[in-house]
Amino acid sequence: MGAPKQKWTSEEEAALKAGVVKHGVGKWRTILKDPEFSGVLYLRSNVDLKDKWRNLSVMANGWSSREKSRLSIRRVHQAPKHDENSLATSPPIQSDEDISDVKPLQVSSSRDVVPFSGPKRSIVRLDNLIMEAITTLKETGGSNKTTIAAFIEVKRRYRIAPIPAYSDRRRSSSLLLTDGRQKAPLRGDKEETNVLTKSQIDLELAKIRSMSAQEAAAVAARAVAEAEAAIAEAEEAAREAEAAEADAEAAQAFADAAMKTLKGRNTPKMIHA
DNA sequence: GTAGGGGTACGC
DNA sequence: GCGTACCCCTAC
Repeated sequence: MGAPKQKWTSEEEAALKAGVVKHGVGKWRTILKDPEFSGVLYLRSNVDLKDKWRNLSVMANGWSSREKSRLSIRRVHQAPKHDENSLATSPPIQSDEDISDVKPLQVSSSRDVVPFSGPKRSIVRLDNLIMEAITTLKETGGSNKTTIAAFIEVKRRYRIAPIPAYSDRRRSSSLLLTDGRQKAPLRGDKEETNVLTKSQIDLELAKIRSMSAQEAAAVAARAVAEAEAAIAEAEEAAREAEAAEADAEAAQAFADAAMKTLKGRNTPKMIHA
């Protein structure tokens, strides 16, 4: 074709996922109209967003190549990666497209990947939160796994910073430019990558209240996963544990608050431990 | 406006 | 040559 095949950058990818998380899948035009995402995705059209999301979803479900001609040839080919950046959270999810068994979710696997057994400090509590979040997901009819995976990935990229409607365009792009694995040195400058403040948590919770039950559950599951990952990072980086630990605690605080809000709102029927 | 299908260029 | 990623076209 005439177009030189403009490859999707990790920044655009993150913006897309963040947009889906924010507005929901299928609302490509809304995502494109968002002042924050439009700064990154201004080159893309709604069709591009849809197409890219399709590719991501296909890969997340385990189908590596397109089954255009294939009928029912199931292969256990694990989707490797797309471009330079490959998140460490390899999606082990290989179930169907919708809700059927939300057990092998990403949150449980991310902990397994960690070489260490994990700190015994708060894992137990987080595990409980995970179970509740998953249960809520199942009770509410389930949410798109791709959305949840995106949520986890987005939050890992954005670190702990929430996704409000920035008035300044591309403010968070500087954070995204770094590799997904190697995060920016968060010990030197705590001015940008600060931990969650009280107001920030409140802002996130306010958004959760406006969400539906399944969306809120996805948020909670994501928050738990992030808290778990952050704690694991804190354990891994011992010398820089101070900053990472603060990050972990902030994530944990958010996860806890999210679950509390979710439970306080409208819980259809959750098996409260 | 969105979803699905198809074609093609690129990388291995 | 195969698999993947991106773009274009068409139908709903």
